Amino acid sequence: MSSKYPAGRLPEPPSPIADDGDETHFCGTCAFSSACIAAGYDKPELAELQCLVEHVGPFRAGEHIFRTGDPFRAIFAVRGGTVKTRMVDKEGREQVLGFYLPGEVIGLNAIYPEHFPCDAVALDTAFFCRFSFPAMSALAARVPAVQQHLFRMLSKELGTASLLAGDHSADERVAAFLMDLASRYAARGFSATRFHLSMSRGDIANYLRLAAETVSRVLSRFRNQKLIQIEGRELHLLDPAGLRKIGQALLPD
Amino acid sequence: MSSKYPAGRLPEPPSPIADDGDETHFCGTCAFSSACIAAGYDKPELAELQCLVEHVGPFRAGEHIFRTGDPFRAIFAVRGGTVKTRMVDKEGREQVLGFYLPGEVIGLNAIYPEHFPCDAVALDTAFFCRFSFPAMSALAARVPAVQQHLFRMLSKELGTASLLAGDHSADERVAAFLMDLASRYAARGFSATRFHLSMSRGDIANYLRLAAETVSRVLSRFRNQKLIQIEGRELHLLDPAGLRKIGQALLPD
DNA sequence: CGCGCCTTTGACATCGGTCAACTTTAGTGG
DNA sequence: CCACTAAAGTTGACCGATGTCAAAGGCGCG
Repeated sequence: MSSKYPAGRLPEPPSPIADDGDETHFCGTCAFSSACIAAGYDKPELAELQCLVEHVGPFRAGEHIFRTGDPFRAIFAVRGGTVKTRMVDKEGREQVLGFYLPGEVIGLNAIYPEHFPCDAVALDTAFFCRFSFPAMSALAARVPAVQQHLFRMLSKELGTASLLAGDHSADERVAAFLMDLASRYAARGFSATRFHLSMSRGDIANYLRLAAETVSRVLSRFRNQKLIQIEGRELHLLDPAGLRKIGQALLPD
Repeated sequence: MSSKYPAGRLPEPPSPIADDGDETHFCGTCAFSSACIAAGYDKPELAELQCLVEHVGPFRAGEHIFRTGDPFRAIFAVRGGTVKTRMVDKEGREQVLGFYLPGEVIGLNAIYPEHFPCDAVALDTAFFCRFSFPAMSALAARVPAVQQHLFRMLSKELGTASLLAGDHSADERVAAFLMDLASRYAARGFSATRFHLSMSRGDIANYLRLAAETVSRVLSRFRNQKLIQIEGRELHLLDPAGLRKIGQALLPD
């Protein structure tokens, strides 16, 4: 499946979920696949996972998967495409909280408040597995691997503030952002050196707490330094080691 | 119990856990009390909660509750005192991740990596309930209220990035920080307008991504504007509404 | 084809960081 | 109880990275 999306760009929308394999196999990039494997594909519990999951989409760029204030009933695993989550304060200023790639999960921050605390907006054509949360927690109580998986996903997301931490220069932030995207694409089997930026410079800037102009300038500088090749939103990391060094203070290891 | 700590300041250390009540009651400020109540104090499950909890402390100011890299075995609920969590990057720069007051829980971000990703350091004399996490998740599988409580705690912590979000002025950040502390103290039954700042200006600044001098200047300005009264680390909020207005972009509601 | 949004680049302004000096507080030992 | 020291906090002067404003070009979409 991943080979169909060589640069994170989706093919044309028609009949997009068709090749999802037989009913007892979820998409290979699904964030829950490890839980499924742990439970064993032939166990009766799997039938229940089948019941509580629902394929939704396509959502086109700009469409909402959920909105601030919507009652929380389910979490969503990205099957294809890209999503940004954002909050909009009462003065109307947008604050981008994160970007989510295939295999990643959105909506976990809505469990406690029981309403979504943010919007989720598709950045390109996107598809999801929708998991009913009440059904999911009921299953978790009977299948330890599912419970553990939920705990781990929640805990993992707690460690995601790193890119925003500290008073770091624009260069550090942008370099770390690119390397973070690269490693997340790599973790799902996509290329770690060539991919498409589904989000605008403005979204990147907002997420990194910079001005759009600053992001643009940094990217231009990186290009001049032969660290990257970039044309519009098509990105090629020419010197990942160099970028990693620049962003090291913000990156794991 | 909370009435013993009128301004978040602890009494002298000797025999500090003595008045913890009988064995079937945890401290009233404990983050788990709602789970205990949900399960019912007389249920047999409570005996198991008793088994997996362990009172630890006192830790003196500067002592570590856990360190980066320690294997994850338990989470800690603050029973008294204050804690900061922090990461130290390889250049030795400290990054304060958060402050934790009585009733709040630390260590949740270690579930996924299975090792603590940060240090936890006592800011004053501090006590904890230590919950074995393996025992806790086993119990969660059998007691839905405990599972739900864990999910909610994890999810709640996901929403805690707000104070650091966005490109906001130093005034906004400091005002929001003070109001956030006030509401957290209030939620635990302490005064919302008078409390002790257990952390240094440097820690506050680091947490808010400012320089210590900036925090000092902002606090001085707030004092001149009669928004607060502050003497050393003793704080009195004279105009909470005014502070809330300044920090509104970063505060809930 | 034309409109709007995104992106790039330049000129300038500013908030907050850095450096430095000084004061205050807390801790230690005589 | 006081003297001494180190750390924390305050305040001022200066400077630089980044935001803001502006203009122009490019790209996609209707």
